[in-house]
This record gives sequence, C-alpha cells and structure tokens, in this order.
Amino acid sequence: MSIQQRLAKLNPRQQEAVRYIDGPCLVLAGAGSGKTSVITTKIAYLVQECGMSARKIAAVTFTNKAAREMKERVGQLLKGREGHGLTVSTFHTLGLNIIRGELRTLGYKPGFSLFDPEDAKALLRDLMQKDAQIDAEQINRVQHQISTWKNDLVLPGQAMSHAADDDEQFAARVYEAYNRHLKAYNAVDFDDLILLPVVLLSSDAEALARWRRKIHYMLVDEYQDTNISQYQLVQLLMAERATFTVVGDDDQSIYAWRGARPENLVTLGEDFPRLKVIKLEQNYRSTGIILRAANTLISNNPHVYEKALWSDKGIGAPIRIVVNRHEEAEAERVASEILTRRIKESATWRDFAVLYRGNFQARLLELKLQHYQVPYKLSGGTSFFSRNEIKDAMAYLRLLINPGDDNAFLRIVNVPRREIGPGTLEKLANYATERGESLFAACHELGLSQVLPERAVERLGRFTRFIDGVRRRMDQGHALGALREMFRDMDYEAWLHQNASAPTVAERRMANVWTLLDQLEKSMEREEGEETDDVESAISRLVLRDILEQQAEEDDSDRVQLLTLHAAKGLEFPHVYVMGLEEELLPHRNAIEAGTIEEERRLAYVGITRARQTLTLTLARQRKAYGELMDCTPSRFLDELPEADLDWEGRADKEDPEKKQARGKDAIAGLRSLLG
DNA sequence: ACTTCAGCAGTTTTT
DNA sequence: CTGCTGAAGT
Repeated sequence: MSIQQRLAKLNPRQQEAVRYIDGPCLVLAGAGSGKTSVITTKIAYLVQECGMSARKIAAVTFTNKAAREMKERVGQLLKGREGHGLTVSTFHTLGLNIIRGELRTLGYKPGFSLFDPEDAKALLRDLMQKDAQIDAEQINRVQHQISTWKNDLVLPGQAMSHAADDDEQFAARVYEAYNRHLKAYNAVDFDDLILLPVVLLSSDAEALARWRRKIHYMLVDEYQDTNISQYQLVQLLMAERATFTVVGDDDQSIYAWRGARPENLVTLGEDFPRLKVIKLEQNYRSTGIILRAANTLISNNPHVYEKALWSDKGIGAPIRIVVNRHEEAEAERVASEILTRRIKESATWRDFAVLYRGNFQARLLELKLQHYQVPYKLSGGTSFFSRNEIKDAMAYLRLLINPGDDNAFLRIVNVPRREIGPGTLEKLANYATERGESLFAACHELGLSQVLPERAVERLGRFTRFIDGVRRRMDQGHALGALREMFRDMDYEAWLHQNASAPTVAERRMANVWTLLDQLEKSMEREEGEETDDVESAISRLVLRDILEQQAEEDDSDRVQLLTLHAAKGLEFPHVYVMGLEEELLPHRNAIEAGTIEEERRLAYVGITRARQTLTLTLARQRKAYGELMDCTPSRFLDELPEADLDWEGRADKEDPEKKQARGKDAIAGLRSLLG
C-alpha cells in the first residue's frame, strides 16, 4: 500500500497531523483515537514523501513494549532499506545511546554499569548506614527524593542549598555522596540515563551540535507522561529546528506521582508559540454509551484543551453497576459472570479484562477464577529480572564488563560458595577504600597479603583469576560462548540445586539463566550490521529490560486479563470489569488525603475507556481491611456518570418506580443529544 | 549460613 | 489479617 493510500484511510484530523511537518506539532489524542497510526504513518510520510533519511528520525516511547510494537508497525510501512537506521526506542534507551556516544565527554569509562533501583537502594543503604540507624522507610524516602530531584534536573549542589528542612538537607547530602559513588563505580542509575544527556547537551555546545546533526525529527508518544528532564531532552535536541510531533492525552496522565508532568502539554505551547495543536476526537474503540460516560466523568476535571470523544460504533449496552454484599461476593460475581458470558456472547477468555486499583484486589478473584477453572493472566507479579538467579547472572555480566562495579562483585563473589566470608570482604573493602580503587581491582594487589590471611588471599585470587580468564576469552572470540562456559565451569547449577526446595525448581532456574543468555545473543545478532553493538551495550540494554518481555508477550494464550488500572493503559478489551468502585479505594484513601482526586478520576477514565463493547463496574458494601470489616461508600465517580446510561443492580436504596421512569426519559433525552 | 520469629506496614511502578 | 523484612538464634 502506498503512503497516499495509507493516508486516505485516516480521518481528516489524523491526516492533518501526519502532513504537518514544518513546525512543532502537538496531537491531543483521546483514548482509542488512533494515535499510533498517526505516529507510524507520519514516520513513513517523512521518509517516503519528504525524503528524510530514516536515520535522522527518532521516535520515543515510554515502554519497551510500545517501542517494539511501533517498530513492528513502521516496519510494515517502510520497505527494505528505507527504514534503515530509524530510531524507535524508549526515552531511556535513547539516553543510554547518547551516554554511550559521549562516554569520554562525560568522564565515564567504557563498560559502565547500569544500576537498577535495587542496586541503587543497596548503595544508599551502605551510605546511610554510616550516618545513623537506618530504617527501610527512610531509605525509600531518600531514594524517592533523589529520583525526584533527578527528574526535576536538580543537581546535588542545588538540592543542598534549597533544602527546606533537616530531612531534605540530609537527603541532599546522601544524594551528593550517592552520585560520587556511582561515578566511582563507573555506574549510572535509570534517572541518569535522561539527566546526564541533558546536563551534557546544555553545557557542551559541540556535543549538542553533534546530536542535533544526528536527529532532525522527533516523535514522542505518551507526552503527558514526560517529566521535566525528558522534556528538556526533547527541547535541547529540537529547539532550533522545532521539528517534532508529540502525542499525548492529558486525561490519561496517571503517573504524576512518579514525576510525570502533564503540564508539559501546556508548557509546550508557551515555549513554542507556533505550536500546531491538533485534536483527535474520533474514537474507534468504544460504544457511544461508554464514551459518554467517559466524557461526563472527565468533565469534572479542569482542562486546558477541551475535547469530546465520539464514535460511530452505535449506542451499545448500558453500563452495569453491580453492588455486592462484600468483597468475596464481588469476586465470585465477576468470576462466575465471565464464565457464563463467555458462552453467551461466544467470546474468548482474552476478550475479558478485570481492572482494579491495587494488586491485592486480584487475590480473591484469582481464587474464584481457579475455582471455576477460568484461565487468567495476572499482570505484574515477580518479574523475570527480580529473580535471584537472574540477578546473580546479571551481576556476573556486569562485573565482567565493568570491574569497578562493587555491587556486582559483592553479590557474586561468594555465589556459588567460594568460602569468602564477611570478614574477608570487610578487610578487602577497607584496603580498597584506602587505595581508592574498586574491590575487584584490589583483589589484584599483591599488598593484600599484608592485611589478609594466606588462605583468604588464595581464595580471592582464585576468583579473580577465574573472572579475568572469562573476560579474556570474551575478548578473544565468541563472547556468548565464554559466558555459557563460565556458568558451566563454576557449576552454577549445582549451587541452584543446593538451594532449591526441589530439583525441578533448580532446573527451571538454570533454564532461566540460559534463556537470559539466549536473549542476550539474539539481541546482539539483531543489531548486527546496524550500529556497532558489543556485549557491553547489549548487557546495558538487558538491564533496561529492553530484551526481556518478548517472551512473556509472545505468550498470547487465551486467558482472562487481570490488570491494575495503571497497567491497563494503552490496552483495549471487548468486555471490561472494573472492581472496587468505592471511596478510599478508587479514589484511593491516600489520594483523597493528598488532594489528588483528579488523577484518580483519570485512572477511572482510563479504566472506562478500555472497554469496546461492555463495561461493568463493581463494588462491595463491606470490605475487610486490616483484619476489620469496614463499611464502604460507593465511589463519588459513580455519581459523576450519566445516570441514564447506568444499569444498577443490588443497590441498597430500593429503586422506586418513579425514578425508573425518570431514568427512561433520561435515556431518551440522552439518545437525542447523542444523535443531535 | 540457614532457619525462625517478631514486628510492622498495607497504591499505583513504563525504565 | 496477611506477607514481608530485619534481626536473633542454632
């Protein structure tokens, strides 16, 4: 299909969004309005109609999944070499690539490590332990604070001078030490992947020029989720040419608590007065009733850009509200209903999704689904990467590419057992600190025998020689072969067997490690012939989960989806259940206290707009919390929905006939307004 | 070094 | 009422 034909399939607004390339462009894309089509078509349009090289285009998303899907769809539009060199990645991967390209300018050594939040926490624990008696919550607070600072482009110096109270003062000091230590480990954390490029590009004109030459056009998905540093990165790269398209929906901003700044949508108009704003209001997903409910609900939030979704999919069924005696009845009801409705509507399991505010709500539901033998898929849960064997393997990989990574060293120096205990490590650490080098580097020092007993030195030496040997073999030839060999040589599997409750568990874990290495290899092959790709960068991307998931995603078995409202964003299902529409749950209690009701309302909005055909909202009259039976109040959001479109069931106050009649009239009036 | 126990917290979590 | 973390005991 030619690009012209492709364009002809888009609606006028979408076409306008694709064709407008002379300046900054903001696409306000309501839920289900085909924003991905706009982005992918626009990339094809830039290449095929405007003669822009794909190498000069960067499309940025927030999740690996979104990037993968977008890559896939663009791949179908661009044939052969046309798409060569196109960047479709997450913000973080883009940042990673900038850092890799500017390593020396930034003062990092090749093979730096990427600390995931757990590594970061371990480092913080170390740093704070010195100061005072630590407390897990305090560490979390400081970690969160540092992350916030980094997202807001606040450097340690500024944090220090602006600290409002002692707590912040303390956090700022930890922040400074934390950054210093990261640097010493030749490591960066997730937030640095954006922060460092921004700091670099705003202080180094040459580097800025380099990257502006590389990227001529940017497309940003889910723009309402950008934070300050991410916006700044786009700004820096695009300011001169002002050639970019950002796509977003302020009504689907549900990550403010994590630093997202939906007001970036407004800032954009101020920073770029020429900004072209295009609204996509036609929804291709849901029925009229579902959209009207969504519109009505969200109209309770203030808006800078008003928008009203509409669809030509017909009116559809009313929204059912099911009130249950208690949470168990609620779960029972949802489970049994899916069971019967699957037959009645001749649907598949995967046509159903159950959404909720907190993960704990899935528990009861799981039990009920199991009882009815309904296959389901639970989102979240322990991710592949938080499994111990994977963390071990990652630590080996990281130590191999970055000998300065003390965290990695500590994790695996005695895994499997090498009889290197805490005493030895403490002395080693003192020695290393004195000489200002890393633990692994210190292992190579002859002077060690001054501070450690013979036996300990010998054990450390064996470990050191082992790792050095692997590293040598990696450099010589087949890196992956050397890695596989390493796990066999140290008999990691035996160690797993020792620790596992059952042999099958150990086997599974070992298989996970091999999978990890397979993915690593695949990822390196994929990049071949493209940009330079070595083990180092492949391993960094591994930490970003760039490579993971694919497996999990490939699992397209037919199962009911259990998701948090947050996890449901971007997805759609024919039949959607949203559970727990109660005050203190949705909106969440903490949000009520914090006065962030609007984001809760958006969360409900996201939930509603996931549904294509039917929507069922459920709640319980009583719920067990903290071991106590609590009375629940129906969510205020229910009152904000158009009464006429609702079909209540099991409401406490018995429905009087008058009201029912009124409802009928409302429905007719509603219909008229929808048609007219 | 591994297990057990007490105490405490208890939203959401793209990377 | 859970389920997890951190510390203490064997």
